[in-house]
Amino acid sequence: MAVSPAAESPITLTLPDGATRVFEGPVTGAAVAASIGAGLAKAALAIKIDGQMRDLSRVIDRDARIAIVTREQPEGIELLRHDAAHVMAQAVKTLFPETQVTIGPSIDTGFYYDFARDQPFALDDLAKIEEKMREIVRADQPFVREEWPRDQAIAYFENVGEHYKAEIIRDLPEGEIISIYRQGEFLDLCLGPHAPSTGKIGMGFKLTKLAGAYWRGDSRNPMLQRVYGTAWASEKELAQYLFQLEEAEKRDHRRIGRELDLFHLQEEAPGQVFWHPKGWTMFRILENFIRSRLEPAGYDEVKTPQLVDQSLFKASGHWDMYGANMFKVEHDEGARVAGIKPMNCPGHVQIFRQGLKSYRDLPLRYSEFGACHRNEPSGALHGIMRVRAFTQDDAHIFCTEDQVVSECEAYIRLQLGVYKALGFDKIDVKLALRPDERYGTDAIWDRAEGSLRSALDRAGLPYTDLPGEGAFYGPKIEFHLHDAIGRTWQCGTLQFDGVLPERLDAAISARMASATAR
RNA sequence: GCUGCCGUAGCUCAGUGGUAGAGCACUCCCUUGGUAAGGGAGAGGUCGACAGUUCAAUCCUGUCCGGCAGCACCA
Repeated sequence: MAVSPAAESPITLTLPDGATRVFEGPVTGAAVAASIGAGLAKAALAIKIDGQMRDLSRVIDRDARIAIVTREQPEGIELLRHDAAHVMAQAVKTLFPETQVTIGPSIDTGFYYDFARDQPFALDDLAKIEEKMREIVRADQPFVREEWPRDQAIAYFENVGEHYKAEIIRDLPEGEIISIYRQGEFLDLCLGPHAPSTGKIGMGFKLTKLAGAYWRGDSRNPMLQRVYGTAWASEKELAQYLFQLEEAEKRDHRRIGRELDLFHLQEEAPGQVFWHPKGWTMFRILENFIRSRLEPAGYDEVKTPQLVDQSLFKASGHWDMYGANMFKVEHDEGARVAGIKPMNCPGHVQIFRQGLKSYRDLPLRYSEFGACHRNEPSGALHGIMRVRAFTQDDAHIFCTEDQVVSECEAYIRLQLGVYKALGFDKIDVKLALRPDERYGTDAIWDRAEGSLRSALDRAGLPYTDLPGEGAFYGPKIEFHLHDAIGRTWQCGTLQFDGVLPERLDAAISARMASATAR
């Protein structure tokens, strides 16, 4: 931690192009922008101080690298979207004062804000809120930052009936600076930064959807009302985005499926696909293509049963951990209960267990185009993307711990090769790390996560971490693909499973480990 | 599963407390070497299901089923 310089010592600021400017004493971001040029001063939204986004009003009192942020930069647009969320909250509070505000971040193409209110918003209300937002933008109200003592902030929000806000502050660590942003009559708890005034947002925004969302993302909590909006640097960009959306809707797979006579769905079989001749031809071509990639990669194709007695699923742990999502049927005249296979894993382990296996046999790679059924929650179903009956083309690799990294790397390359051949060029790779509830020691998890990281690095693949998102039995690498309308879908995954082989008694020795590649 | 919206002809949708309409598609006929062309005729719907209110319900109320947008879930 550097010692703060004396208040009046000169301050040297380094601009992005490497040029430096010296000020006689502390200056605000706004003043810095103005010193560079009038145009920039007008366009300025915020300032980056040593990489940190700050308000233009923030006083800089030491040497730093700085960059003025405008709507031309991604950070600038993100900031405007966040500003728009605040303005939306202000508009809602003006129109529906009984509403409580909660949180409102910026997202990929816009922003949202979650509101708590007994009466649901109607679609018509969106237009009213949007109009009120435009009024606020036109009024060009300044965003003013204030720092409040924690107790005062909690008391204030409780007093005005904003219990969610008070809860957020209570959960902030002691000593955290509580910053409040005020625009017009409205004030909100917020980390910031914000643009100097509401006018900077411009008119390139539009409210788009209304949906429910759980408070703090937990289904045990009350459901709030989330209003989504999209916001752009200009009206032209907004129009362009809306046009793209329209175009993308024309390419919706549900529409294409019907118009090209590929498949259909009907009420009697929710989440299950009726493949028409043309669609099934495509399906088979695709399956054979995958096959043509798997064989040279050393995978042995297998096929495992559809209906398996509960005893196996109990041994594997599926009955307890996944039972709610499984279809179950009585057999032997009601004397026994079986589960319809929800995934290939238990079956593959059974094949592995047959006969004596030596470590010399490893790695063993079993692949399958397995027909699976999962009782997905009704709200999760979506066209043929999220269904209750599907073919899971996955594989299980049984290998020694020494082989994990190279097997994972090979799998990653195989998977990417398939996506490339199919024309998916935008792929987000994520590494889902240990969840709170998990099996295995920290040492095991350290090794497992480390192996996946090494494999990703060796494949030269950039990725982002997803802390806490791993399965209880191991970490996973997820491949997220983008659809025509910009939504992402988790498709392939590579899952490290240190639990299942042992549960199903498939270990060869203490050095045994298995990686599951889907 | 949760919140909101929706469920009328093959598709896209309008509509009303007194048992239904448009455009496109379809069938037949005619016109036209301007091609998602023009004209005429026609077929096609127990208005998602079941209850209730009512003299009467596609329309109002309730329950259920299904779909859409999110959220949650996605061993």
